[in-house]
Amino acid sequence: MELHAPKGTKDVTPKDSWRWQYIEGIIRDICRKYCIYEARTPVIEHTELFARGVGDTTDIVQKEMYTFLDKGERSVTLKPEGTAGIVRMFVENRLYNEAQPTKMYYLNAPIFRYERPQAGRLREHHQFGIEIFGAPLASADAECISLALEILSRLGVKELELHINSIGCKHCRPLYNEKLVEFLTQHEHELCETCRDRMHKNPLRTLDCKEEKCREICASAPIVLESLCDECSHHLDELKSCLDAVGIPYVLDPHIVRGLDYYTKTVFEIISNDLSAQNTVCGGGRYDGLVEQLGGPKTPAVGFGMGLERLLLLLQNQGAHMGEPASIDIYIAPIGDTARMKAFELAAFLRKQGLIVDIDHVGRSIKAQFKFAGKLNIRYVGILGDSELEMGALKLKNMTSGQEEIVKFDNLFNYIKE
RNA sequence: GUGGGUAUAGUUCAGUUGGUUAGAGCGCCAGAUUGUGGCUCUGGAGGUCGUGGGUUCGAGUCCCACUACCCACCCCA
Repeated sequence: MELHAPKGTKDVTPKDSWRWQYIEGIIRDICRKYCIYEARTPVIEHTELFARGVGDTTDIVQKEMYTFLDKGERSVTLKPEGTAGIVRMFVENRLYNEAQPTKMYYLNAPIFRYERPQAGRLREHHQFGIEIFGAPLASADAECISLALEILSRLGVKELELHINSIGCKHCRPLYNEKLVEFLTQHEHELCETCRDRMHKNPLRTLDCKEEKCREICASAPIVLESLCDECSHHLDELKSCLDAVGIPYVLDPHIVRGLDYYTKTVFEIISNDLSAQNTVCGGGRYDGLVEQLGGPKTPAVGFGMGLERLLLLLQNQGAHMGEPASIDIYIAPIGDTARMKAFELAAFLRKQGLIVDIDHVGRSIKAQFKFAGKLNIRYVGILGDSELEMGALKLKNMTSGQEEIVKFDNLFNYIKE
């Protein structure tokens, strides 16, 4: 029987992991500059957290979660998004009692959603994301956006579009919803089936519909921006000023809405045309009500999630150069059994000194060893045969220049490191 | 959950109206060079043709079912 990874999951083989490490390194580096520190939360959470946090009318909660009973009959769920778990951690550890704001990021968090896989969409994917708690000002929103764009630009991603919108707060959104439902009701017979359904459950979502007919209708729908209360509209103005101040271009897009219920005020997406149908690399926004809703004190918050597989796909599609796999300082190639044992000992000696060392474990001919070494990113091959054994030295070959030199065992480190 | 496409060597793919022993490029292993990689040449290993059934004298090729993968809807990162 042939085994393969479950549908919608992907292996990272040792040949490819350096690409991940490359982007992880840049992300960590930039987060450090923004004074954002890493947090880690469990892959599983109580199902209730997502039902209450993400919203039980959302598609994610209704049909996409990996939920099961553990042996103690508790309903647990594999994280379908990153924010709820972080908020739970913030509340549970009473981080709100520390000096605010609290800024944190998560990296490589596995995210599970039961969906049909396609280009840029998996059942298990990994996210980088940041969350800032206790910062009510729009500059915090702008900092999130600016950090995301800085990472993408450092990675060499080109031609991105930032879309921003405001979907109001608990005061002005209900009023807007009313207006919207009223409008949609007038056009109910023209809307697609799903929109007719969701206009009652979650009317904002109809604005996001891809059906041409629905888009036409929604083009003349009342706009959220016009219904914002003074506070929300001021917040949006401040955000725009911050973005302008640092020269970040954006599109004000009243149709971005997001599929999670907790958002308030700012929502944003960073999209690329170099991805297929799934073109959002990064999405997020403000969620001023969530901490309180999950049992903490009233705390404003803002954050985003970035899909790492999608990011990797984008880098590949744009042909961005991502550095190279790490090089190997020296490959020791012994000839004969006596030399083989000495080579093993020598490898341990050189590693202790700090070199990156590989060695033959197959018993290949010297020629085959060179051929093998030629495929790796190796700086020196050190031949160890009878004459070298006698001299207590290696014949070192520089794999780039092809030059050879005899180097005593004790001098290898200095020779290679210089 | 809905729709479309694909399935032949490790991989990318050829395979004629159904006809003998299923091929190629790349990769892998070895030799040419018995202590030297990349370039070149030569050879070798590697296939239940996704699985099961059917039609036929004969199926990789035609039909049916199943499975897997890909793409799109939906949803989102």
